[in-house]
Amino acid sequence: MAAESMSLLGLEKTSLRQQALAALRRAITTGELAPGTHLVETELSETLQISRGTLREAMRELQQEGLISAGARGRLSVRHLDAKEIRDIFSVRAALESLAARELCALEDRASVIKELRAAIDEMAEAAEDGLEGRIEADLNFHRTMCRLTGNETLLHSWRSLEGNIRMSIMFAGLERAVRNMDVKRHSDIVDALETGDATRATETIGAHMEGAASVLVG
Amino acid sequence: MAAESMSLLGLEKTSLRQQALAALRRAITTGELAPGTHLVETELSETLQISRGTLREAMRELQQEGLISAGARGRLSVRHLDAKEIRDIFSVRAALESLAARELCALEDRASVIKELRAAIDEMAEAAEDGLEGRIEADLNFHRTMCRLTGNETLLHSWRSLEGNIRMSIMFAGLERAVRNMDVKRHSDIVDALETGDATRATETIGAHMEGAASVLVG
DNA sequence: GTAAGATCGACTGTTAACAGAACAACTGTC
DNA sequence: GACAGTTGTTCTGTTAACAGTCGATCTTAC
Repeated sequence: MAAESMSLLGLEKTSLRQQALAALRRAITTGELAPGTHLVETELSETLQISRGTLREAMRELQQEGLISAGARGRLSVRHLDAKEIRDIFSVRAALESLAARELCALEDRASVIKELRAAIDEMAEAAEDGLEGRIEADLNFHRTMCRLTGNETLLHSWRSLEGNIRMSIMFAGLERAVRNMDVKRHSDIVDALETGDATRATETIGAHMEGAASVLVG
Repeated sequence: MAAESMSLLGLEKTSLRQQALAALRRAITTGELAPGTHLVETELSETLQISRGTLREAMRELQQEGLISAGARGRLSVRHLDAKEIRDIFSVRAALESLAARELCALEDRASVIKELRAAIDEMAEAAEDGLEGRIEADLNFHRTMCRLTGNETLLHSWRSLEGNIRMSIMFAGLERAVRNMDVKRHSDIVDALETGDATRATETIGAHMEGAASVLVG
């Protein structure tokens, strides 16, 4: 009910640019727009029922997120990942989330943080009964939450700008394979490590988790 | 000669958007556009002699770089940093550059890498005779080169999207204070550590460098 | 005096239309 | 048959104009 009233208040009216951005991001990360696809502005603007100007602004954001890349003459196409790039993405991701773990361990009062992270894990467990997409969302939500709780806005922003790439990596591997990484226990291990406040153990746990995840994805 | 012909052939004609992007980035990171300044599209497009549409595209990129932030009703203004944010930025930077160091240490043939990094340090030494801006450019170039030489495009991209924030941090502190971090010896220590291939030592050296740098900047 | 309402101005959101460059196909000449 | 010149076509780069909304200022009624 709270969500309804909120949407009634004003959250509903997002700009066309944001809607287009969300739609494109989703289309790319679900594979509806396959890697390598040429994105022709005139076509796309007609499909989305918006003008080229508005579309172009959304495309600039996607470009900087790394979901689309520019070819000759400014021609844009859906980015194509290979195994090495996925490993690279997860290396950077590990570096960021390890930093998050270290900052969380340095907090004096970690109780509320631990509580929120365990709640996120509970949601993962619930989502396990739903479809694959739900599990992936729950997983990403856990990791995003970890970054957010540090209070380091730059860290959260950097992670977010990597999120699209992570989603593309998941799609590259296929959902069935990707969900092998969504194990509840492995995430509990991370929170357990955070709870002890042992930064070294926490970063090692995350590092192992990420390395394993990347290996699963690249097969 | 190849380089000359290339610049004559096509590097000259960058799009208006890119020119505007470069001009704005420079204006912001040099303080010409002070933090908090409201960026009114109509004014700015007139100043830069470009249309609003083109300008808006450039602004989207700057927004994602974190140089400008959106207020109420999509109104954009130059971002204002405080001491905590600078520490946060340098924490993330340290995480990224530490990863770079680890990846470089893992390379089998580091000779060419070491050579290029020492060349970058030599340029820092030469720039020491020039103005403050030159020293800062040389410093950033060294760190950017370190990320680039890993061959991890995602890492380089993440670092680059942080570069604007680093420049803002430098401006926040003032150039005179910032150049204290541009010491040649401290950068040589990093390369020395990389040369040994001892990843732990290298990351510690960088971590200490970054922590010290942030402390100098926030004064 | 003050609060509700009307009017104006200043911006952003959005769009349609105008250039111009690259690529492909077609034609004519030798 | 090969090749230079010439149309078209298809895109992106760029612009000017329209629409809507928020806030400020001025009015008016009580």
